[in-house]
Amino acid sequence: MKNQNTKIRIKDIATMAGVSEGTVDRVLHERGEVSEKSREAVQKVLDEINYSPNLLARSLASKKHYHFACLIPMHKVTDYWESVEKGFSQAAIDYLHYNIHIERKYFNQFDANSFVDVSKELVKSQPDAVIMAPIFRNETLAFTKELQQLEIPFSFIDSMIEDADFLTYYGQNSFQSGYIAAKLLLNSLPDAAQVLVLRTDRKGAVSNQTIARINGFMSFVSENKLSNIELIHLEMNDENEDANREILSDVFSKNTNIKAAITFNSRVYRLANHLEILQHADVRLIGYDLLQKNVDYLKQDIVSYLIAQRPEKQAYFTIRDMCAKLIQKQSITKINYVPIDILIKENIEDYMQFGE
Amino acid sequence: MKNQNTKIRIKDIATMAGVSEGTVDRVLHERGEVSEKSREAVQKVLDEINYSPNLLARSLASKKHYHFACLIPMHKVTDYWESVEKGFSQAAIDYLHYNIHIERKYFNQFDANSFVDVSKELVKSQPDAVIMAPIFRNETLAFTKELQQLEIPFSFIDSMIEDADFLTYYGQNSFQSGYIAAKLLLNSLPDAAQVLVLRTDRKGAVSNQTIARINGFMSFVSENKLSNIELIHLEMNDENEDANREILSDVFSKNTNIKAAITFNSRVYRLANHLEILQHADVRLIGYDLLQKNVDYLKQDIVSYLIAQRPEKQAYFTIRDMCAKLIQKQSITKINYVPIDILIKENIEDYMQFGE
DNA sequence: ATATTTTCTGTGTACGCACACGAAATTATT
DNA sequence: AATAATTTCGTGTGCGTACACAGAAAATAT
Repeated sequence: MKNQNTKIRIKDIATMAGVSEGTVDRVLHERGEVSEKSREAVQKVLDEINYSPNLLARSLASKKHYHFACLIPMHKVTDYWESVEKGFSQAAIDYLHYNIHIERKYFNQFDANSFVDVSKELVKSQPDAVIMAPIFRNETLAFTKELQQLEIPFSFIDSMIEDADFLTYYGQNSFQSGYIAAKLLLNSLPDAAQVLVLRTDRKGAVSNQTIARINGFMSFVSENKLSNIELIHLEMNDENEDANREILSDVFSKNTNIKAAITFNSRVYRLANHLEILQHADVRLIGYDLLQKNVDYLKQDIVSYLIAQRPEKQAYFTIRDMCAKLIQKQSITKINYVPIDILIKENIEDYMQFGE
Repeated sequence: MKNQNTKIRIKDIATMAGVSEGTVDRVLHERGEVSEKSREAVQKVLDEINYSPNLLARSLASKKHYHFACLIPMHKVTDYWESVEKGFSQAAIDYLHYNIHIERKYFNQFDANSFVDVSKELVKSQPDAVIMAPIFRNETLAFTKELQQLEIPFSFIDSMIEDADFLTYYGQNSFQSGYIAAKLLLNSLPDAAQVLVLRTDRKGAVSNQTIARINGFMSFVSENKLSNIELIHLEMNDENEDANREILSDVFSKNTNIKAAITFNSRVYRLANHLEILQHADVRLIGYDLLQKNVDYLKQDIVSYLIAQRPEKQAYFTIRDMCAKLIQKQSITKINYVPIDILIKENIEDYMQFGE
């Protein structure tokens, strides 16, 4: 019941405080050049009434331009990161008249040097704020340190490095999502069932997120003392699909009781495809993220569950919060875990439709 | 790549079309008083460039006030409808400077006459648009007919009457949510398990939504030929809790293999409470909506699943779309099914936190 | 006491649009 | 042809705020 905005304008405040509109403006924006006497008079009125500025008028009148730079992995249009980009685009549209400009920069997520190079370029364009996916821990820390010296605020998306002094983080609680994946996947499996646990080799680059997800997964397993099932860990190759199929074929010939499988990234569609070809389509599958191919397999009942994390929202809200913080000086929440959405064949349709 | 708004103003359009700004305004708002010649000239420019008005400036300059009336069931603050109200409130804040005013009216959801009375009152205040929960089919149809004669647009929330010419509907696909509930509840139950299916007596008032949910539920049962389980249908009383406990106690004494139970409304916390008292807390429970009590039981692992439907969003988007349609003359989607969110102990926290 | 600097303050213009009012152009009437 | 009625059109003002600039007041120096 507090937000009772009775439409008080700057003009009114000026009258009440017995000063000019310009003075009120100076107090509001802490521009200085105000005598202590009139500052107090204005502040008093400001505290009494519950002034909330007309944001429409404010951004209409404001001449300031804001330049946000986004630093995310380069990707194909079918990839997870494309959803993130959609969020940026939507924010760019919605906040168009706030005079914001969103610049995108891409790095190779399998090459830390690429991140370093692109981040250096990025600084040159002197952005007002930076949004990045902190895939490489050390390189990110070096970069954020530089940003801090330049007094450029930054936010993390998708994953987070706690040591850095970021503005916001939007992303999933990865540990928890691995835990949930385990619960869904291992729930009431027959005795002595075998479960494939797949990782993807990334040329030595370690993804924080994947590790956290696996930890969550294993945590569920040990907490529930699932001694009746057998986990089979496999390493997939990110490029050589024939080799992958070979590996899988091999595993299935040696193990006849495989009932379930999980990938900790968005590549479950590949697994589904292999199993389809190898005629093991009845294995319970679970994976992450709503790539079109994943969704297709979910609808065909070949994938049983997908876990989603609202990537568009992550991107959109990150921009929104930057506007709130930088332009409107509002306070924002630092760490924002997005919901861990459980998608099955039956609820995927409405979920996708509803979009944002 | 189309929304490349290059910031073209009315002034520019006027210059391009060789007319005055006033004329452009008249064409844009179809105010008439424009010669066919200049109308065409302006329209041509409008089609060529991709003019998108500055909504900030538009609503800043607009003197119009909009009055939206909401007609929903009266309720306690712990109820489902409170979430809907939150959505209205949030919209009221966000769209404050669009000069909208949201009026709330409440009817007794167990008394159709109350709906009629309140709706009559509502019309007197001459709202620009109406948002309602169409609990009573016939009475709603009579009301919407009247609104249509008065040329007052209206939207449905929570459930929908297809025959009426509504602006939007936000709500769940109830059938589908019942189907999902069945899938979650009946998944790998032991042989010969008994399942309680609860309805609440509403003094003869039939809720569309509950019926659709039950249909969805039963549809899953018959599709999957679950002959190994036994459904036990029970009628609960909405007021007499002692009687309910009696009934449940009775059922459990006569049936020793009850493994699961479902309520098709938000009252699963009552069921959980009864079962706790009756020492049957190990029954798998499922219910709807995130009342605090339901959430508490979910976190305690007494309720296994909750199905949610984003009530705040339903309300918020309904208002948003009304603004889009009435104030900004944009086109909107008529039927909007909200996602059927599956909540378990492990993902409820982030879901609640994320809020909107 | 006056000149000079510094600190402070009031006013005017712009943002992009809506809308009112009066003027101009067109058409109808005498 | 002259005037009245009607249709069309152009301009000016305001929405609530930001910000620049000139000018007043106060403080300091001469």
